[in-house]
Amino acid sequence: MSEQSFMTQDDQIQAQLITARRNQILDAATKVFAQKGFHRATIRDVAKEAGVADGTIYNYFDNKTDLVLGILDRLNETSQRAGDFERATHSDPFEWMRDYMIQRSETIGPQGFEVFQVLISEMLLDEKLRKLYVERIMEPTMAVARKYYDQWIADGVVKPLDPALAMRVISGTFLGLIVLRLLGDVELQARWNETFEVLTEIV
Amino acid sequence: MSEQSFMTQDDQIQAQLITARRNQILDAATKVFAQKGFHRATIRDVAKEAGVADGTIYNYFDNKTDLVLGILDRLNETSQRAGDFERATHSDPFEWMRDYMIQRSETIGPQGFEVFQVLISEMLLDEKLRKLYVERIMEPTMAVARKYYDQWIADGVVKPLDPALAMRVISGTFLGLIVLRLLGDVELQARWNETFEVLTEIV
Amino acid sequence: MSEQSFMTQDDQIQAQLITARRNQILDAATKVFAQKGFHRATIRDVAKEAGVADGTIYNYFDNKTDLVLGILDRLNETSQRAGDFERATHSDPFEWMRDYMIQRSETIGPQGFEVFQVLISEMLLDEKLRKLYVERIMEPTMAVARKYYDQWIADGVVKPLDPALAMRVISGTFLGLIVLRLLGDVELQARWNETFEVLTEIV
Amino acid sequence: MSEQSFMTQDDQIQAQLITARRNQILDAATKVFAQKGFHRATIRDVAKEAGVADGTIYNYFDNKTDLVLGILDRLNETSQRAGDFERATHSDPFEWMRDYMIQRSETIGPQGFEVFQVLISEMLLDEKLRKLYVERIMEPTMAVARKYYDQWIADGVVKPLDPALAMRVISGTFLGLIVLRLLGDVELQARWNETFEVLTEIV
DNA sequence: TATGAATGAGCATTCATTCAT
DNA sequence: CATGAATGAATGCTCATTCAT
Repeated sequence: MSEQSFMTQDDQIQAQLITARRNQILDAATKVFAQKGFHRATIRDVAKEAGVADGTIYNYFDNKTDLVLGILDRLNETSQRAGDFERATHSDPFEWMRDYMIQRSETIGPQGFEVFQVLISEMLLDEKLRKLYVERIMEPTMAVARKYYDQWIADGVVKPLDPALAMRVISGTFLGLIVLRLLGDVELQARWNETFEVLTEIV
Repeated sequence: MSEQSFMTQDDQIQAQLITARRNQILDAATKVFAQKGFHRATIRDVAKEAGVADGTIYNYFDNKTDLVLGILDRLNETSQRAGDFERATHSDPFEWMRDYMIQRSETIGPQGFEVFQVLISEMLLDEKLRKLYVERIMEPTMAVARKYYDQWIADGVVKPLDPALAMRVISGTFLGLIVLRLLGDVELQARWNETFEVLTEIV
Repeated sequence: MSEQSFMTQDDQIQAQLITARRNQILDAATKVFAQKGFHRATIRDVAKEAGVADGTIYNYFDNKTDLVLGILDRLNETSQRAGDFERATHSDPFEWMRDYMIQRSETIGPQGFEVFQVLISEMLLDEKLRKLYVERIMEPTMAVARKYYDQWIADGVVKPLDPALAMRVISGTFLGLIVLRLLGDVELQARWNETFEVLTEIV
Repeated sequence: MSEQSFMTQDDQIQAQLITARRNQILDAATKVFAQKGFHRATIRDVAKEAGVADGTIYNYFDNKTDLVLGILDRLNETSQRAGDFERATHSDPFEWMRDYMIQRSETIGPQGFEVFQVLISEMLLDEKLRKLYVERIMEPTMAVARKYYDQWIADGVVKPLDPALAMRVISGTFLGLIVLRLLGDVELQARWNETFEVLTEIV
């Protein structure tokens, strides 16, 4: 029995329609925001791309900023569902890191970079969004990663460095490469997966 | 006799006044853009912060975008003058990297993070600015770094990995930590210099 | 069945609403421009006069200049529809001219002088508008007039002067009187129709 | 003994310098206004054309509008000095008219059309300027013309039409041709003097 | 007097948001 | 719910004018 069994069938269809429409709009928003940037993109741009009227967007989102929150939430769900960490189960932290990054890149997909372009640039400017990101994405991610890290220390495969900073160095490296790529580095765009090989070699 | 001896004394004073005023405005712009973001900040905000009238800004800059270019150029000059690389001359690449990063952080100074906040977020959205950055800052920096790198390979202290990617991994790491910090990570804000120790330990 | 039968009824109503709103705005623009001049009049003035919001104007016209083009186009349509020439069919060119001018004045109506005030002053300054006027109004008008003129020459009722220049002298006279009147000559404002009697007497 | 004999020689030189500078500025203003139109032309444009600083203009004219008044006044002086009427002394009104117009055109000179372009377009929009024109130029001109006209009536060479309207028809014709030419009619620009021949033929 | 940097009021235009249909 | 016309606050930029030097 489904968890939504307290809903009538109509309600369920309704809910699905709403979700579908929300996704349709968020897809459009992601695309448009990535192309033009959050501020340069207008609600009309998003509406046109989504094939709906301007006003319709306001039936699903309170305001323009809410669209970015929606994008962030979808990324969040994706991350959770993917369970990237679980699939990367090597005992060697270096190999684990390489695999994790490649997997993560694949999860993100080509659309993913667009998502990051929107989110990072907007987060750099919006405190509220920044906090939301730290709270919903960064901290949960760090928490899971921490478990692995502690295990490796216990196993003696990594030096017992300050875990908090070590985690940041690792994820910072990943983030840095993404940003460098988003900033237009052609080398990285062309040889993205190779990069992680080099990274693992270095450490 | 000064190099500018072909200028009258008046010209020199004029030029200094103009430079001073430009800097005064760019300081204000950096601060305001970092706080509110480029688009949310108004010319009026910048003018108020600089203590001048709106119109005055347009005596020194063609338009709002020009302010970001001005900020980029100042960063460029600072980088050039600093000659950070020359001061970090250890033969061991890991120590060199740690020293370089700490020095760079100091050169940037507390203002520096603001500068990056403005530039990165705007560059993620503006192709022209992105190209300018790659051309004026990133490529020259990479070129200098490359010399050291080649030396280390020749000395056999680093593995002969693909230099292009290796450079990117290294500078990406640095960039990533900056972005992570800008995104509001309190751990990094509090223990910034320590972070590089951990980084050197890891690699 | 109407010519617009390929339109749905809704479309037709839509089109009418749009036309009505455009006219409402153009009426206001004509009035305000004539009173204050194109440059001194603000969009807000026009909007207020039209009883709409500033932004509404931009739903119907691309920019301020477009309002003048709209005024020009309406004059054009009016002229075409009026078919002033056809109604003035005397064989005597002098009587024809007098009748034509009086009819034309009536077609223009009291609003008409305002229209000319706007158009002439703006045309004197704007090359694009000038060309548009020559092309859309002056040349078609001259072409029709030419037919009558050639007939009179054939009939021997006028001397075979250079037709191009003759037409210009005639329409120039009309234009000159309008301008003189617009320039504030009270005599002409008071005795407008009489003037044409005198004109016919003179020639 | 000069009327200014109560002035010291220095004062006279001063006065001449002032007049010279005023003319220098008015020349520039005429040129710039004719090219760009009064509103589109900036004080800086005029200053640059005149080879002086922006502020200097305000030592000689109270404000931008005053420049147009200055242009009008210079036209006025020119007209007065020229004494066009006196030089055209034919007893036949039609020949007189033709000669007057050609002379007037020559007095105005090529610069003259620029002057009219500025003045007419601005007068159509500015009540104050319009009144000034009527008062300082139109009425005096009409008054002189009236004397000739009355004479011709007395001599029986013209029909005893209403003199006020007749004068207006005549000067209106002249004005209309000027405006038509200013509006960009290439025919008139190319065959300006011929036009008056045709005009005399017609009447 | 001449200068030209500084001023700030003013305006065209944009666009998120609302709401009647 | 969907629509899209209407709204009007907000803002980049211009330029006439002032005034200290």
